[in-house]
Amino acid sequence: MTALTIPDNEVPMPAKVTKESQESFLGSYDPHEYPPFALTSDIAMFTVIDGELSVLLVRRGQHPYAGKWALPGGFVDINESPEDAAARELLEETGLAPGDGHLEQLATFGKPDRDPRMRVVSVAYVALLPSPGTPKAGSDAAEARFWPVSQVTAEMLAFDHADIVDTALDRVRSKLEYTALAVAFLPETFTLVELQQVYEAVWGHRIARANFRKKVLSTPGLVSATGQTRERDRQGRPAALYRHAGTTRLHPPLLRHEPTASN
Amino acid sequence: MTALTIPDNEVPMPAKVTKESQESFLGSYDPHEYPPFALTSDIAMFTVIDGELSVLLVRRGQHPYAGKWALPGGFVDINESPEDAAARELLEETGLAPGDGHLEQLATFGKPDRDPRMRVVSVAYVALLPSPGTPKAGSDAAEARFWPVSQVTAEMLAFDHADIVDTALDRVRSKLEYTALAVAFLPETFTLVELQQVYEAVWGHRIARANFRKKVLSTPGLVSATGQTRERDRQGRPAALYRHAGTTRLHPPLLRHEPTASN
DNA sequence: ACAATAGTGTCTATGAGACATTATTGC
DNA sequence: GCAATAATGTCTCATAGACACTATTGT
Repeated sequence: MTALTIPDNEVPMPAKVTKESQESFLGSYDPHEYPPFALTSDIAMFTVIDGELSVLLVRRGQHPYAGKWALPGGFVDINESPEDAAARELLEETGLAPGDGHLEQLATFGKPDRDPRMRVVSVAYVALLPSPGTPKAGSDAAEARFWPVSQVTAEMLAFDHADIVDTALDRVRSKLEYTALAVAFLPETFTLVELQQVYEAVWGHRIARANFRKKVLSTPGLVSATGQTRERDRQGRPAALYRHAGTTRLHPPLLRHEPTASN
Repeated sequence: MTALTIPDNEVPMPAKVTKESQESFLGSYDPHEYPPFALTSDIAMFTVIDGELSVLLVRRGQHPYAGKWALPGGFVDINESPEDAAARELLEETGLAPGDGHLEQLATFGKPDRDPRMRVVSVAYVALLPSPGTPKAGSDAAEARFWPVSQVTAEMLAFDHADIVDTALDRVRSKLEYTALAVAFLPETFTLVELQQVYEAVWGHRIARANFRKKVLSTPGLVSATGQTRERDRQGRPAALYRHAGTTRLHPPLLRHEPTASN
């Protein structure tokens, strides 16, 4: 859309009306005649490490916000979609292609003063990565690491990234209720206990095991048994392995509630 | 967002590296050195008319897509947020301030070729308007009207607006399940039957009346009785009036199911 | 045998859905 | 009284939650 979605008599003329721009008004525009925005894509990449939901942050060395932590991100190229830019960033930071995990658009953050240097609008994405996490932090000199979200504070973050992280957490937590997204945190095959641990890490509280199992197994299309069991290094009965059975949407949803007594 | 969220050794230099841009690199950027995007805001404004969920569309008179219908929208000014631009558009088209209805960000659409003339990225919003709808269509010469969503086809829409409308419908339909957003379609006070009709219009199927009432009345914070009844012009028992009681999130949600037999 | 982990069975309370019934108005 | 609309009551079935119990492994 653009001018065209506006009633015709309101079609805005270029800010600087030059002879050239008027001539080409019905043809192709001169981009420089319109308010110029820089467009970036930032990603909140989540994974579960040691039972804790964690997000990848990069330490800033440069002004502004030098020393603060920021979400990985970068400019959207003039020839690529914001989605492509996000997938590119994901690959650069973790070595994962979208499809190994899960990548979805979150929201767009565009307050005029969110970057002190110029007008930058950021399309934010959320990525969910399998647990071993391929940290690949020190892929370059810059400091990058996964932070448990419980340790991430607004003060340590640059720009409006605290807003983005908050929004991303809300999204992930509620999406686990009515979609099968939890499996994006796990490898191809997984045990039901591992699946439960993902839910517990994301929601931040324990879930009753027996009821969780019944619920998961009775939801059509959520998981299917592989017939195999997980190799064990410690005692205890080996756990059966499952894989995602294709369904994205959960009917009915797996609602979260506050802490339950039992484990 | 921007260079700053990228590991420091990857901070991109301006595309055209001039003496000026290098000097100011740590200060303020010259926006013209970065890929220039035009930023617009399009809104899917929904209301319920005669029991049908409807969306406001504007007919295009100009190339490209002349004659096709498009969502109302316009450029985001360099000094305003996309939210402000959307609120401005909403006011221009319907005379409503956000707060009379409901306005929320939907998603951002930014495929490189979505506008044949130049690179335009659109931040799309969803607005829900009280039913009488203040069409205010002919506020200007351009043709604008509410279309029942059942009559809106991909072929009649300009640009990627069919994608936007589809995404918006998904959002509205699922948000009615777990939030109190249905009240945004209604005036300050409303009857339970009117609330039910909103659900039926948005979901496109009938709901069992007795169970809907029990569900709504048993959900804490959803509605509270005003003690008054709706003026009636026809026979039948007058309906009690309720108002929204503040709660946004529904616990538990009001899940939709396929058609039920009874009315 | 015991510890540790995985998995099953059972009881109860709640809520959804179907459907019958009562209440209040205009004509 | 009757039609039309609003509101309530009752029954059944499914399921969430609590919790006790069984199964399979390593030491």
